[in-house]
Parts: sequence; structure tokens; C-alpha cells
Amino acid sequence: MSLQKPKGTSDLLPGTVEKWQYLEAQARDLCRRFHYKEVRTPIFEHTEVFARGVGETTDIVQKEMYTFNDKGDRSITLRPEGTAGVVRAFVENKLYGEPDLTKLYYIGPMFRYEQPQAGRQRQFHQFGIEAFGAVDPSLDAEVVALGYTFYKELGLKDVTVEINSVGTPAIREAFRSKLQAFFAPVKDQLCKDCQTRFDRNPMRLLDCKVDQKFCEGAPELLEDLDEECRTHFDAVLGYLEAMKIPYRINPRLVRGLDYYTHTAFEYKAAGIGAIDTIGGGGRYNGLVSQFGGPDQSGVGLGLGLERILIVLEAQGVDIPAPKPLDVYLIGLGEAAEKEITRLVHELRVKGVMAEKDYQGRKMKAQMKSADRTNATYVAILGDDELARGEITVKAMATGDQQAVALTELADWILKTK
RNA sequence: GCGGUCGUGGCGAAGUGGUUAACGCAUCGGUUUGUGGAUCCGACAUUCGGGGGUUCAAUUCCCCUCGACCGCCCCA
Repeated sequence: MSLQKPKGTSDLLPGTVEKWQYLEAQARDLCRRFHYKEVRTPIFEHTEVFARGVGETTDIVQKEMYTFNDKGDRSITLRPEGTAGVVRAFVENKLYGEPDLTKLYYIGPMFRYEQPQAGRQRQFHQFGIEAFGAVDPSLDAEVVALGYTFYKELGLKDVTVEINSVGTPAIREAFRSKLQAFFAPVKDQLCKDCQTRFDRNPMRLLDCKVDQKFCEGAPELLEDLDEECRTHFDAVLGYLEAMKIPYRINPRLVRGLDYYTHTAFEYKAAGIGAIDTIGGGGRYNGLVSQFGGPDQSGVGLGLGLERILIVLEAQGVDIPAPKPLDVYLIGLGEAAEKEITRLVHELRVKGVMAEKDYQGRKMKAQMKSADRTNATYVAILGDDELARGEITVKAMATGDQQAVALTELADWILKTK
């Protein structure tokens, strides 16, 4: 069948969207308290934004972007991550001119052309934040803390924060050569992937699962940090401790995006098959100027919403159920059914969640329907009630029934809620 | 991009080279001419992801394709 959703995408149907709405509501409230404001940037950008922003050598840019030419022959790319677009918007709109820090958040879809698997889709969703304008390590810590708090408040258990300092581009460059020198003698013995990593991204060698035996005694980036980096990193850790955010230093943590400087971190949790990263972020001090803005710094994070949902499910954490239907109206006979159509509208306008039958089904079927819908009340209107200007209201949980004046039904229901 | 498993009604799931494709759940109707969550009875796939091939005959065998799930690379 050709009329199916593109590979790696999904339809979020009723029953599931409520969970998304809950996640989004939690994220918005969290950001309100941390004083981050929402920003909505385009879902597609000029390819340059990501190619230059994320880094030409990254996997994202090299093989995962949804890129196409539009009718004006411009190269357009569906955003594979959130930071580059937000930085672009920050610079383009000259938000750096504001007297205070710019603290932004976004929630929305991202796109990467990859083979789907557990916790990985071609269209997925991220909740992310970006804070511009301060190099203060307390801001790094705040960003880490916000993500951690988000997980905590959702009820996620056993989330680990891994953190590292990736220094400055100059330090990384030097470290890169040092690593290559270290691995050069055994280069031929490395796995196929590592042979290519050797040239492209030697820091990834340290992460390799098969070549761990060659990693012993390898140089560590943390040891090569200069005074400034070291001080910054220690300060970040100090603030995390002050906020009681547990963390684990992972000296081999490298992120898949080129723009990070100083702080880099990831959140990990079990339960998504082979994948354990549920979010990550870091500081990016050169990115704003690279986009043509002033020399302002930034820190941010991105959290995968699908992955959170998977882990919540795996851990058996309940998400609050949406409110049930207030009342299901049943009309018996032509006159009563007509009145029900008017009444259901009146109730809705007055703020009651109300539903009725549209298929001329028997009363029994309508009762079943009301039961299935989890309606709090069923209101039954027949000729006799209609004549008296009343309606029979039944509480589904207890089975209790009573007559309520038609004119007072809305208030009666609202009062009992 | 590469590798593995799989694709039967709304859902779950059996099945076989051959005249009517089990069963369970759900749904609808009846048992109960105005009362749900129980019982019993009945109804419900010209069709087995799509295309092509082999065959007298294919849902069952072969090829291609699309998709799902899982894994590698990498990440959310």
C-alpha cells in the first residue's frame, strides 16, 4: 500500500496524544518556573544553518539530513536538532541586544534519515532549552538541573547524569593529535569502524565497544584542560552538588555535535533496547559568533520525548488519565431525541463535557457506549420526563438515579464535579 | 548505509499446495418494546501487505517491493 505513513514516522492517536499533551504541559510549566520563554522557529532552515552549525564532519550532517531543493532552487533541510535554528533566530532577531539573558525553550519535531529501531525514528520530538549570554558555570548547572528535574517530576527512576568537559576547540585539536599518536601503532588492528574514526573523529575510538583493550592507558581529555576550562568545570560540578543533582564524570563522553565547548553532558536510563541516552546537551561558546552574532556564549540541552515515554512505560510509571466524559445523553422517541440535540449543545456551551448517540441505536447500546466512554452520568429523556420538563440522571458508578429539571441540568452537573 | 526476524478480519492469533481460512477479544443484533459493566444465542475476512513468477491449483513455494520490529554505525 502506498498510502501509508513514511518509514520511521508515527501517527499519535487518541489514547496516546494525551500522554504527549501531559509531557508538553509538564515541560511548559517547568520552563515557566525556571524562567525560560518559548521560541518557535521554522521546522526547515537553509541547509547551511545545520551544515555549518552542527558541523560538516558530524554523522548528522554527513548522512542523516532530510535535504531537498525547493522550487526556488534553494537547498532546504528539515531540522535534525534544535540548537542551530534557535541560534540562528537569536542572531537574526538580535536578541543579544536585550539587557538580560535570553533563556528559551522549544518543543517540536526533529528529522533524521536513519534506520528506525527501538527509540529511534525519522521524525522524533525534542523538548530543549537554550540560554544565551553568560559564561557563568551556574548557568551550565542550571541547564543540567532543569533536565534532571523534568525527568524527576515525571516520575522517571534511575536517571544518570554523565558529564564531561570537552574544553576549547584548540585544546581538542591538540588532544586529537595526541590520540592519533597513541592509536597509530595499533591502527591496523582496530575494527573497521575505528579505522574510519581514527581520521574523522579519534575521540570516538575511546567509546568503541570492541576495541576497549586498545584504550587502556589512552590519554584523557580532562588531563589536558587548561586552567580556565578546569576551573569552569569544577565550578559546574560544585553547583550541581549544591543543588543535589547526582552526576558521574565520564571523561570519554563525546557528543555527536561539533559545537560544544567546556561542558557536555548526557542523561541515561535503561529500558529502550540497545539505546540508553534519553537526552543531552552542553555549552557552545563559539556558535553565536559563528552565526554572525557577537561573541556571546550559549548552553542548552535537548531531551527526546519518545524515549522518555518508552522509559516511563518500561518503568510502569503512570501518566495521569484525561478527564472522563461528564454526561452521556440518551433520548427515547422522536421528540426527546430532538430535545437531546438541543440540550447537548447547551451543556457544551456551558462547560459540560457531553456526548450523545448519532446512529439511532437502541437504549441498551447507548448505555454500553456511555459505559465504555467512562461517562460519569447518563441522562435519559423520554416522553414522560419531557412532559414534566425533567430528565433522569443516573450516576454510573453507583447506579443512583434522580430527576433533574431540564433547565438546571448544566448547573447540576457542574456543581457535582 | 549494512544485518536479523516478521507481515492472515478493528485487535490478538491458528492454519494448509486444492471444493466453506480455526479460535479468542472487540463490535453489532437478540434473550430483556426505557437502563451499562454478567450469561446464553446469532452476525461479522470473495480473502491472507503489494507486484510478478512456478503450478491444473498458492494464503501456503520462488523472486522483487513496501512496511513493522530488533541490532550495527550514531544518536533523541
